Amino acid sequence: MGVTKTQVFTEKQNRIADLAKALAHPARIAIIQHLLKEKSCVCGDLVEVLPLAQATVSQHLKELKNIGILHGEINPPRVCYCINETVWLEAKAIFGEIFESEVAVTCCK
Amino acid sequence: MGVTKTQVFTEKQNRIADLAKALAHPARIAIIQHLLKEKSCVCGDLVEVLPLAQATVSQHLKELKNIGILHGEINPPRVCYCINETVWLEAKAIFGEIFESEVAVTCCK
DNA sequence: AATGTCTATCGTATTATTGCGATAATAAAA
DNA sequence: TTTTATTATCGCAATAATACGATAGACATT
Repeated sequence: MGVTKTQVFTEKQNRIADLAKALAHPARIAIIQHLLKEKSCVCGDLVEVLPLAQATVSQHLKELKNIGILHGEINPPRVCYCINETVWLEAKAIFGEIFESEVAVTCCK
Repeated sequence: MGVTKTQVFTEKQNRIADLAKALAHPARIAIIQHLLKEKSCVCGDLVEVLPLAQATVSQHLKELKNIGILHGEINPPRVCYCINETVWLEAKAIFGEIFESEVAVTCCK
């Protein structure tokens, strides 16, 4: 095994998990925080900010791009990465929906 | 390698990533959704709801317990799992903080 | 004490993730 | 055309995560 049984869960449950997985690494959190705060979104700037090798940063960017949170714009010889507002708002809504639930106080009593 | 370089990131970035990792599996999303919705929080009930083996469910519960999102209460011969409101509110605040940021529209322009 | 019920843990197989050096690819500039 | 600058991809090694059968542990009931 070692493979998630995605087919037995709902599409939404899988989507939430996939979005969470994209956030499940401190480097990707740092990337997102940087893109939210700074205008600069060139790959090379991120490589300087992050204490990781260029290949590793590029890989994290690819993952964020795959899930849709980022999109890259080629601006030779650079590539500018930006947050995709559509997916960002989707994630905001999805996590907002989960966390707006009240925790049942009657549980285990 | 294969090991995350946690020491080069901030404590908060690592905490966000760890909380996200706890949500990064559809089974754990399903567990949380069930505990938010139903009063029943006995392990055995979760095993029935989830199309996974008992050992696998127990493992997912352990991960959620380790991060602090859940706590288990022994109620022999059962174990009742509940959402830990403190950590739940921490997660809500942390994700809320990230998503309240406006996406810069001037990026890549 | 023996049994039954429920949950945790162990062991194992498989796949995924992380990290990085080396190299390829792209496109402007010299 | 050659060089330079920037980013993506490949290949590898090591660790992490997923899943589950088997088994152990905890505890009430008989």
